[in-house]
Amino acid sequence: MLSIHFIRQNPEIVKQTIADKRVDLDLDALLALDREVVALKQQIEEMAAEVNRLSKSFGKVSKEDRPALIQRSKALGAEKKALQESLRVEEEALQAMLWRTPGIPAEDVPVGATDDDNVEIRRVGELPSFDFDIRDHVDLIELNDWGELSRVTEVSGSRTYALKGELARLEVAIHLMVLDMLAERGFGMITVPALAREDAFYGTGHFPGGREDAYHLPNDDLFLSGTAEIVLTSLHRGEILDEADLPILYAGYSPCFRREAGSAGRDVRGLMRVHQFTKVEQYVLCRDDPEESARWHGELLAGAEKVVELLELPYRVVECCTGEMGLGKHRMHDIEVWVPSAQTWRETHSCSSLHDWQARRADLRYRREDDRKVTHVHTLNNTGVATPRILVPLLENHQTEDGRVRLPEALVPYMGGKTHIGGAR
RNA sequence: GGAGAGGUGGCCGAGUGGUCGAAGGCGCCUGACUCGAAAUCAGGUGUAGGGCAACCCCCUACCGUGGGUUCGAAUCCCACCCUCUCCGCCA
Repeated sequence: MLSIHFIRQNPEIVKQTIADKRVDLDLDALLALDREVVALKQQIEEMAAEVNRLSKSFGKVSKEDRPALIQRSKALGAEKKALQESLRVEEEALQAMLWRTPGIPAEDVPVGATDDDNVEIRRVGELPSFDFDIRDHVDLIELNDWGELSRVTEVSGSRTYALKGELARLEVAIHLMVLDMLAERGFGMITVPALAREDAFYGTGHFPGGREDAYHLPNDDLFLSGTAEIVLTSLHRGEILDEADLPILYAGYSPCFRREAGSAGRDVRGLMRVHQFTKVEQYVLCRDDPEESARWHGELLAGAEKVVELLELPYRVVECCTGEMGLGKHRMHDIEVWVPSAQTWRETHSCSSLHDWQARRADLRYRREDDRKVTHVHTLNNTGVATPRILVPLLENHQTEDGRVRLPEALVPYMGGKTHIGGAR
């Protein structure tokens, strides 16, 4: 969310962003409402000041004069109360609009509407060439008895999965490999709950817009988060951190839940798009310094690229255009990995800079060392690795003619020295 | 789930209806002393919104959150959230 000061001072920039990001928000209505709220507040505050003055003089006036004083104060109080009710309504409406104010993208972010307007930054790795008919990941799983892909949906519904044997073990091995690599880069592992209250989802910006994509547990009024980012963002909510505490680097580890409400019929086969998955998340809180947060953005992107390189997967880095990047984001890069069965690139990592847009929502602040002023931090996040999705390109790119899968070198130690999996039956 | 205790500023902690944005201590900042430091002494030190050219000043709000009572609430009442102790249940 943007600060109201920024919006007042830069309405044209905000309007441009609303257009570029295809946000449904009437800025003129917002500004008009803001003016009303300010005027109403001033009126109420004047009344409050008068009531305070009267109350303070209460002890000083004679007994005879008190009834008049009380009467006046009561009358003012009643009037104030009526105004406060209208203020409450208007402030609520204003807040609802402020929740939908977009973060300002970096100047060089491509303007566009769909992923066709995303810009490919670079490609890394060779596309595999096979001299045999390849299998897709579902066929490989069935061939090697690595999961229950159809049976379990009878139990748990569509977009669920069960992994077995070497593949189940491989999932854990990948997590460990990535956590070790991130630890080396300074990211401390933290496990976080998938459960969170509504306000945590507002804090990241997932609500109100993404409400339909979160599972709700009405008995306890909790939601299941689709990313560790939800809880990590609210972890330091309301605190005033010391500048010396920053940056804070987390490798969040959590189960993630997504209703996939908007993706009916897409990717229903296999492990590409499921309701529950497990994710290692890179997360950064840093100083309110565009250069520093840009540097961290680079670090997070490099961390994710390192992961796909360790997995020996061909990938490309894409800079997301304004229409694709999400309400709060300042810059966003996706990593897309080659999926041979589909002959296309599929997103496995998403790297986002939010500047202070989330910090403002979640009330994440720190005290600057030089002038002792309190200001908002910057937040950034990127996938470390998400399973089972990453297994799709991993199995398919490294498959052999006999239906086994070669393991990337970096994974071998995590798999007890095995260089291949599969072929047992 | 049952019973009890409690939530106050960066931290600790006092405060049971007005003189309280809040004593005192710690921490931090500035100055004095010192070659320098420590110790000592003096002063300062919350956040947010509004007025204003202004980080001077003035007004308003905030003592877990939201309501209520009252001329007036950190203080009284209600609901909720969280923490701690004991019991129960439990991987």
